Amino acid sequence: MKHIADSTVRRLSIYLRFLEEFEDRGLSTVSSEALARRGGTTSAQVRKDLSFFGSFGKRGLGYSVPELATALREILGLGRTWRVIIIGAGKIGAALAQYRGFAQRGFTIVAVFDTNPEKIGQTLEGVEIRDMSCLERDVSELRPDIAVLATPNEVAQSVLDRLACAGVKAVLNFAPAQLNAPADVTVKTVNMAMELEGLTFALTNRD
Amino acid sequence: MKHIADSTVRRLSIYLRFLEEFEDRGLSTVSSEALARRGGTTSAQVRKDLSFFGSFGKRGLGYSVPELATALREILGLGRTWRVIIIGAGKIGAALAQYRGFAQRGFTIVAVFDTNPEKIGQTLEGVEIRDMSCLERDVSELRPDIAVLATPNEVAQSVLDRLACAGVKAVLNFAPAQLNAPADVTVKTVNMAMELEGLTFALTNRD
DNA sequence: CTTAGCTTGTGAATGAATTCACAAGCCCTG
DNA sequence: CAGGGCTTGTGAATTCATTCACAAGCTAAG
Repeated sequence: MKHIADSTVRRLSIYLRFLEEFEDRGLSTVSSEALARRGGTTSAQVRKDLSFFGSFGKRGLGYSVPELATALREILGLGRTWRVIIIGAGKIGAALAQYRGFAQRGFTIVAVFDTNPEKIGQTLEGVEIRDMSCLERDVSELRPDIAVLATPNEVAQSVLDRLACAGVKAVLNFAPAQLNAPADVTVKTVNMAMELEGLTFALTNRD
Repeated sequence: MKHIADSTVRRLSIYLRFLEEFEDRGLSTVSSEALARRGGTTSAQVRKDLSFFGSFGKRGLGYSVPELATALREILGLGRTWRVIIIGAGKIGAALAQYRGFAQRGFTIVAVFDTNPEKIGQTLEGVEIRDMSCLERDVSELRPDIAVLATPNEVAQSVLDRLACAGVKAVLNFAPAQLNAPADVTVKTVNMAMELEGLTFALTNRD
């Protein structure tokens, strides 16, 4: 398949959210123009994004809301459940474990790992906290699809290396560190400090 | 000033982090090549990014680590403290209130708001939780620079409208909603669901 | 002082993403 | 069934971002 830009995938994700909103409101069809207005983009952008994956609309009419939603779920890989492990049972790890958006989208948390002996053996949202030193063994047993990295940033890179080595192919990183991973491992970093600095830059460099 | 791309600002933020790392290691100068290697980009990219703001290096030698760090802090608006309010004292709001990265970068949390009567009046990390219904009055009194939105997504848009109306010019949004704001209000959205879907897309559409 | 060895800063070239613009196609009305 | 009113899907044009490539300039050594 032709390479798809990151920005396109992010927008597809947004469109899906809007479609679900429209579905709840009982709308059965929607035009690229309506989708675009809701998301602050342009109708041409919407149509171009979709065109990479096929042809989903009817000329003169627009898109069927449920059909397009189904197609987007398929494209985004949301038609199945995904097994997730969380590394780090600290503040962020705990907040993530409770995050309801996970289950809603078909993500199942199958394990949480930590190094703190006081936490190991306890449960977080019904999931047992495991010993970090057994990471490799447990990963090969649990076969998670996605690992969420919520460790202190000093150890983030070494944990990522261990995960990559154990066969994990997708990592969502919350440590404020720039990580290097092999080409076959996809890493997405959520870095609040960076977003905040984007804001202070905008506030500082206003015309 | 010429318009600066978002991606450029994000990279400046990353460079600053590396410079601080180099400073800790006692390095006094650094080349664009070294900065690039650390961050997985190219030396030309580093130099181009910096060139938008001036000329910070010495040919043949590279950049002075502390001087470039200072220049970047200035550019990113980190040379002062910023007043932050957090809207929503739920899981995310509480996790953010405790986030140490805030204070480190000069962000001071001046208030937390919530609608829950049981939470109002209590404190979170030494900051009083205030009644959401007094938002406008308290904002005009406290004059925050940045608002962090950590509300349920159903109310995110209406809270944003109230904030914009009360004069807040920068918002960091954690609600998984696409928000519309006036042009003079900068909104950055941190949306975990979107990042996760970027991962499932990558896992699904691997060649 | 001169040469060798680096590294910056920046126009020019390339590549990527977005927007334009319009033919093709669907629905509804009469 | 023909015409008007919409809306899609998509090449072409444009805008934006990254990479190339090299003159200019600094340092150190002889």
